[in-house]
Amino acid sequence: MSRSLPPLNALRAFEAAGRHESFSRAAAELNVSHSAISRHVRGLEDRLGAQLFADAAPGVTLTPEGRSYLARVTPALDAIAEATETIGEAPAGQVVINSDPIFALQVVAPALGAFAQAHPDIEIRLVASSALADIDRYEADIAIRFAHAGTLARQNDLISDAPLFPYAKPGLLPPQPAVQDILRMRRLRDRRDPAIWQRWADAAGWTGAPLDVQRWRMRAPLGLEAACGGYGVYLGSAECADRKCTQGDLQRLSDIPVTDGAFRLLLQEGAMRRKPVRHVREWLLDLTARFRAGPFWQVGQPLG
Amino acid sequence: MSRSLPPLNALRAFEAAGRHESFSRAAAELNVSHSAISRHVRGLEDRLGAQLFADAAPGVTLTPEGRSYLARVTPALDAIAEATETIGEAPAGQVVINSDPIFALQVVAPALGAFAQAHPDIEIRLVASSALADIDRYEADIAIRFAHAGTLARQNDLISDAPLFPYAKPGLLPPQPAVQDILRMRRLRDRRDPAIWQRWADAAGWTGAPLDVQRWRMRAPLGLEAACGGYGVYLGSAECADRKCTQGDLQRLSDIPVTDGAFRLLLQEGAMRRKPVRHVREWLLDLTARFRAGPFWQVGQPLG
DNA sequence: ATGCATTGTGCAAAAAAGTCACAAATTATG
DNA sequence: CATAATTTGTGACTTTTTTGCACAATGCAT
Repeated sequence: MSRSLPPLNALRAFEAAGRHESFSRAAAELNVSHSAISRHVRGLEDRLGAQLFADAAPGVTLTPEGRSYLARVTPALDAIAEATETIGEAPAGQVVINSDPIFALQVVAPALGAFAQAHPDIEIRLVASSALADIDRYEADIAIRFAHAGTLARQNDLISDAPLFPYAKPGLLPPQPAVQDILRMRRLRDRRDPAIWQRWADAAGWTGAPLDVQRWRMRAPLGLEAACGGYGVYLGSAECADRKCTQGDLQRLSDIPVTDGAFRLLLQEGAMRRKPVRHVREWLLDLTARFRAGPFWQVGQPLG
Repeated sequence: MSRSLPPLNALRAFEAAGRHESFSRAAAELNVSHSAISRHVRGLEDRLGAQLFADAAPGVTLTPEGRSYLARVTPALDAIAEATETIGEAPAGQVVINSDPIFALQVVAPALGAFAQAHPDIEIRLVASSALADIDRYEADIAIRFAHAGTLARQNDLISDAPLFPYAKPGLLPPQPAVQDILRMRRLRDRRDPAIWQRWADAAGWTGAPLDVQRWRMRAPLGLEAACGGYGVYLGSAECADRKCTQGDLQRLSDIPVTDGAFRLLLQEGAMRRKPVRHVREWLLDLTARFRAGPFWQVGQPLG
């Protein structure tokens, strides 16, 4: 693990300068002289090998690169500031579940009502996060992650094998669409892996030209809703698309799955000692038992 | 604007140390001596007034506070590292919409399909973000923000007045529920403002004890789904709850709204010069015209 | 032209960060 | 049980970085 972090003090100077588009005002904000800002920015530009500011008439302007960089740095520093300001405020709460976002939205959140009824004494905090990292680095008692078993540091429970199928709004494609018809549509996807569509195409026996990789991806929850609105075909886990199929918003387009890991449940070190955590884990395993019982994705969904 | 950022170099040292739970390994990662880490951590602890590490048998352990802080700092530094590594990689794309998350999910994403059909030549990137800040700080051509008009730097279009109503799963409460019955339920909310439920209660004529403020809030998309599952009552904007009502998943509980701002559309400086951006703006304004035409939230939703 | 505001730079001072060596504490090991 | 091996804490000192100041340069406004 080795990140390429820039000089952070310079970054702070840049961020303030970028926000104000003025070295002087940034200097005022940080209680230093403009000269300090100027040097920091120049140093950062050298280090990054990118032009962040350009001379403008009375002062400076952000370059497009600088603007783009600023847009990503500002939220990060905001997050640090907020974490710093609220340090020590107990997370309290009862059981914190940190889940893969689409799974949280489509599987866990809708079921919270039933859980609350059965366990009025246990308060759940559900947080969506797609971080891949070890659960111990996050504030969660229980994590739900999409990953290969081997990549997870800690012992974990299998929630579901997460077969990915292509889905689309009913009527967008003719019944029993050919692979090439599916691939012709705008391709949305559940998972990070940019090659996942290619892998599905391979599994489906596609022999045409390799698909062009999409660098940008709409986040899964948005992609799913967009697919329901007929925006394209959505390659997503059956578990999460299931509800939309039941509601008639989405239709599975193929029987051919591709796999990229599985949903797994991890426990924070020592969390099992707490009774509420054990209950929530049991509940999650019950809730998802049908995913492990067989091909749940076929029920009530005649193809075509 | 003045944030309380900690000494960032010390923060980096702490983050590495926390990740490894070892000063030595952190020192190795950062190519410094363990003594440097030790000093940084101590300095940070003094500055923050919080104990981050505790002595453990062979080395150190994170305190709960430290673990919680680390959990928030690590993702922020990750974000900075990623931004730094990918600096200069053009955002390209066509029209970038940066929208309030719940509005993106419930209003914009479902309509993308129709837009794509009408404008096959325009590619949209929809990004959800709840940042309050000025659009110029973000990489977007069009931003949709929930805010008071006065707080927005730039000229903007009104999308909708965003009246907030309480909603719940049909059947969770009796028809025409009393205010106190509504307030007795678990309160979920759309908006950041922790006092928003109190404001609704005031508007509804509630004279009982002040509601206890909830510090933690489930994110709006999760809260909405949870409410559909009967987890509680959801105070959210009518625009975003509308779909769920139409689908029968949610029911409005009261005619009394509370307002906290409005959805507004902002344009990046100079973006109007680009024809695709103008088209997308027009489309968004058309899409939301019904919100401005009158009390759209009454249609098909008999109370009780 | 003359202010007024903004940024760039040489130089010296100040502050911060880092190293080294050693101490202290604890665990593993013969 | 003593000894070796880890690991962190600290004082003294060095090195590097950061900063402020004064002044230069540039450009806009009046």
